[in-house]
Amino acid sequence: MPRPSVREQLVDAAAECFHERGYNGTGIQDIARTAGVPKGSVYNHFASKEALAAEVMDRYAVSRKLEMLRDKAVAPVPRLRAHFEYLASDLKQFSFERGCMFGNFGAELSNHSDAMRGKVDSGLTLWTTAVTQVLEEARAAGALMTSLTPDQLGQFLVNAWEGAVLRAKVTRSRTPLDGFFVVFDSFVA
Amino acid sequence: MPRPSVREQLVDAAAECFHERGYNGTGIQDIARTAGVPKGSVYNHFASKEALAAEVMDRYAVSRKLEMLRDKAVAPVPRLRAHFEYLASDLKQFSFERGCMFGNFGAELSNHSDAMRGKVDSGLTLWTTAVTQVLEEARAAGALMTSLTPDQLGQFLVNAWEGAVLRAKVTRSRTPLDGFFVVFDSFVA
DNA sequence: ACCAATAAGACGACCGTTCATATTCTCAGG
DNA sequence: CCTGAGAATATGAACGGTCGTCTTATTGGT
Repeated sequence: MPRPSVREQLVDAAAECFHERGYNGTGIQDIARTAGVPKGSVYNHFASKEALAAEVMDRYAVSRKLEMLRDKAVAPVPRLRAHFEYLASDLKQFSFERGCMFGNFGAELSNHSDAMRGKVDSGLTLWTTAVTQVLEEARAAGALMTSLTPDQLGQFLVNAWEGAVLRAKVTRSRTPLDGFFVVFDSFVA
Repeated sequence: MPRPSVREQLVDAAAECFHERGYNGTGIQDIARTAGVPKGSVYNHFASKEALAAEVMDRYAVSRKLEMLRDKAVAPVPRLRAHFEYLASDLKQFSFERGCMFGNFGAELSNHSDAMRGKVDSGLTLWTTAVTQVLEEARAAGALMTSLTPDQLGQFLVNAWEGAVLRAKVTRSRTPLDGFFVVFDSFVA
């Protein structure tokens, strides 16, 4: 058994700092302090700040729980709705202050780092694909009240969600998310 | 008549830098270099970096051309569509790399500066109100193909647009905006 | 005793901001 | 029309601090 490593604590601390203050708004010092380790230790585990951020993004993507979109035990429409409700509850935990890390990093780092832009892109694409697949099930079940294709609708819903989350962050309220659900319900039922 | 001032050049340069690299990603030095003036000159015209950013935001809000949403000479639906098309053409000018400054600053600075968060909030609210008013005209003309209220739809459309713009920034393509227009056309016609 | 993980501090560069100085413009008074 | 005092603006160096990163010495487990 290796000596208890601070690597996990560092990723956790970095996720918290990046999510709250953004990439450029967070210093290595902040992360180290939050993790309770000296600054110099960070580079024992990560080659650079950007490498650390990349790991944070990977973790965040996993935490979106895309598996619940593939759980055939639940009917497609409630399943999709529950997914967005889960994301909403995640946002509410921090009073809607943090927003979605895909959106935050996408806005802040797309022009700074192609690697990061790629990570955000593929994260969003994976998510969109999963949403689209649920919508295809819904269509097969006759639960799609629109002539739009599942693909068109999936792309749009994910983007609309990101926009609503951003607005929720700016207004510090759930209202934009409620607005999303109202329109969501007018599309699928 | 005052001596030709570098103030304008500074705001322009700051807008460019902030839009491209974000607030925390831009240094006073960058702005000064872009404007072609020495670094020290910046503080002759602005009390702080944040004050400069505030001025940039004010300018950006004006440049959104909300007046075109109030031009009763054009029918409401084409008017609204033309508005979003104008925004899209603005984004295309920079290969979709820059995104919307409301979205960028909202994501990056909401937790950093309450003043900035307020500016983004009121900018988006003003915009949303103008959009909603056009939608009310459209409803009166029987051109709204949805049971949603103009207010619900206005809020949603603005948020969905912001999300689409963000996605366009990440993918560096117009595709998400096209997706927005498809759904837009399914709502109003 | 060996070796990887850790800690601590130092690196040069740049951060946002301030200040003392130099320059330029405005406009009285002669 | 000229002059020169005074206000406004421009300048670039310098401030203390923090940035991301690296080097070096020390620690602790096998």
